[in-house]
Amino acid sequence: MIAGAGRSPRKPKGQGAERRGEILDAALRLFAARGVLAVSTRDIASAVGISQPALYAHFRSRDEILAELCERAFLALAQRMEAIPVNAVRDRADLLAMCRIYIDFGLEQPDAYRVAFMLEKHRAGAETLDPRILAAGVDTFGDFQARVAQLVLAGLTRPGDARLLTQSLWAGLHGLVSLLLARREFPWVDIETLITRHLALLADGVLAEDPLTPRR
Amino acid sequence: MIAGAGRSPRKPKGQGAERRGEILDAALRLFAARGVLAVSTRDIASAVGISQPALYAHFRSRDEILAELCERAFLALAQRMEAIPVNAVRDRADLLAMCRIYIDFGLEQPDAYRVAFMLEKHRAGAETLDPRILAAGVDTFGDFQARVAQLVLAGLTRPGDARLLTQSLWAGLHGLVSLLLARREFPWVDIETLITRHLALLADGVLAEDPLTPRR
DNA sequence: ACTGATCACTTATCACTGATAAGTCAGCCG
DNA sequence: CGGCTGACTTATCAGTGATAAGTGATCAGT
Repeated sequence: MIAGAGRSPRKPKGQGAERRGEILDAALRLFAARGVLAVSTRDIASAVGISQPALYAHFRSRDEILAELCERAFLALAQRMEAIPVNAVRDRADLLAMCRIYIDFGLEQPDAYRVAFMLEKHRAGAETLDPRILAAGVDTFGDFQARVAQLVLAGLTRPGDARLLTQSLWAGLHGLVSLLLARREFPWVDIETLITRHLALLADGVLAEDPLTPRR
Repeated sequence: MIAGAGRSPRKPKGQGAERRGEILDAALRLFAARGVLAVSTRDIASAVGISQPALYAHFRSRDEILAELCERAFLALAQRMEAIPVNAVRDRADLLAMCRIYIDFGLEQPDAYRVAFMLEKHRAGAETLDPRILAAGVDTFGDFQARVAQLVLAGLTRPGDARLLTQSLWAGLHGLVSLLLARREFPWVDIETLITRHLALLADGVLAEDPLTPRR
């Protein structure tokens, strides 16, 4: 669909790897602009300025490009999460801030979010998810869990270990983000209100009633 | 991919519409068996015993078949929900039962759930969701909301209208179901425990603290 | 029983997809 | 000057959703 720039000059002998980066950048740009499903390998190649089969020198399949972008997406989310250092997590406000970061990431970078969390086996073949995607996801989930664990250690949570609480919380967050992305036309209430109240609901669910952390 | 039965005899003059049903049945069966993405129009046609272009006498596109199945899926969910009649919704147990029905539906009929809630614009073209899917979804959501409204009327909920509460609750449920379906390989805690605790979390979030409905 | 229209289909084909095979040609090393 | 390696190309594959045009059984009307 529609071409990109003209041909890109051939890379010098040792610099083929630098194409890899160019391909990933172009793919990310196209996915963000037109959606993951609407971008073909020919679109990507054209945007980079090379022939379509040249992609396969760097990636074994289209899905491998997606997997690489997925890793990047998880990394980006993890970096945003760094704004709340693990050992700085102390109270309800920190929990809410973490959750807010997650939601904002999903809404601001919908295609990265989709690639990371919503895509299933991308093509007919693969029965299982790319293990690299899974590993990257588990890592990022671990970052999240480490923060929740701080609240557990501080005795602020309801009974339940950090892993269980985090998975439940994650599900609650993901549900809102993914529905907002996948069903944009749905007659939602005011989205900012929905987010705020949903986060309050989840935080209440995670945290014990504790006079030290008043609920509202 | 792999053929189905042989040719099906031509339908008598007025009975062409009955093929429509056969096509939908075959498509649902194939989607459930091999996944939505792995089934082509040729697979469906072959399973029915007709040629691939014959499908287009009944549906304008592959997506229209999906849309029809989507309506069926919403109907099936709505029917399950009837197990808890609207005017019988009275307390926390009823709320939990409703939520449990939703979760079980998603886990037991993953492909119906995927078609109804997780698929985005199915092919490159369509910019917006099929309006029929949206309408069917809004209807089923309405059924859910009507039940939550009973709890609001009974004064059992936290402040917030039924629509907001239902959307938040729905997001919470959908998050768990969709993550369990899309990331089956993730190192989840015990799933039954996760479901139970997640539902408790959501119910706590929806319901006010009220001695008449003890929390656990 | 014949005619003609209609309807349920067929075959052939299109543009497009992801992927592979095989060839081309620049640039560096000897 | 070879000649090898590596970055690419063109040609082509099987499979996809979709369309055009043709085929022939069946029914209504006479």
